[in-house]
Amino acid sequence: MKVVYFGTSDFAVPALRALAKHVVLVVSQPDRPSGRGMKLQPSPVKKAAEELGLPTETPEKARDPEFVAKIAELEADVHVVAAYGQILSVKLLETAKNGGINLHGSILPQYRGAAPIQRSILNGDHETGVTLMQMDKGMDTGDMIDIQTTEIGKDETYGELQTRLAEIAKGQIETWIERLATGDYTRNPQDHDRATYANKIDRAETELDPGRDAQAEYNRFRAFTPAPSVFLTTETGRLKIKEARHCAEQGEKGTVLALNPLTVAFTNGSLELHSVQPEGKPAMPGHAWAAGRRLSVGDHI
RNA sequence: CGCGGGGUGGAGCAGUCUGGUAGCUCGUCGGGCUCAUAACCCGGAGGUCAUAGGUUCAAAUCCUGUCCCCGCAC
Repeated sequence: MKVVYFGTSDFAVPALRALAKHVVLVVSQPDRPSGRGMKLQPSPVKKAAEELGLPTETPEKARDPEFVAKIAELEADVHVVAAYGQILSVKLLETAKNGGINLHGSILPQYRGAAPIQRSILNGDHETGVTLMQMDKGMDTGDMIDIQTTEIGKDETYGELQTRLAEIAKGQIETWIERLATGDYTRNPQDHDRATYANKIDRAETELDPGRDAQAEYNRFRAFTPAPSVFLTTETGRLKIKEARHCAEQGEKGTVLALNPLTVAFTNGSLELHSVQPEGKPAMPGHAWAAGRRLSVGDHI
């Protein structure tokens, strides 16, 4: 069996490892300059592929005819796609005998698009899943093959949930890969009227606002932790929140309700800040930050 | 060479501009108070001020090099 694997983010790594022995080529997004110093960084999937000793390709545009031709020469049985980051053209999908199969981190047709895992947490959902689907020309619009659902823990963060979903996706692809290669499965069309979309994350969405509802802001914290992470604007600059818990205690918004654990009042509740990181500093316990700032109960942060 | 902040007892900070024998909050240890406590009171231990060199009568503080940590942007 020959599989071409398309993927970029961490979500796609476990499934790649599971399929490694069938994979003839790994396609990922090009290395991007990132991090301090703007050094070129490979994607998690490309890194994993190199560790596995698999050949990689990182085309700027996967629809480029030259690239499509190159893929066609591989005569793959199926293309497996997970969190790749580019829409694959129909021509490219057709280069595998059985087309493209996508692992998507939501219960389709809900949360089609770029950031399904984050959006489901941000919206306070209690359930999500992984959908295995046959790709077509649209974005996450293809026929569904299998859905595995899972509950979202009330304190679960994006990072934790993504890790779990990635494992689910891995199990799913292991179960189905033989049939996917031969076409031995049934397709269930999506109910397009019920489709919703999970847009990319905007920087502005990562700021916590004490004026908003505590539970909603806790969801925001969970949705964007550990990356890109959320922050609170304080009198001494931005404060990145690395660990927090929702708490029922109420008080005047934006003020300190307790020093240990450092508790800050939001609307209809509060957040305990267990680990925070000021600009230019390493992460530290919330109470230590409060000590350095000489904060007292009742102070505005 | 993308922009920028920082390295001071175990933790978080002040002190650096205007050199002159190290300070604050917390923790820790001992004692006290209390029915009791993460509360309160008293006392103690603990620091080559990242590192190498320079200037000086004198450097955490001024100058130069090196190492390490981090925020933003992407």
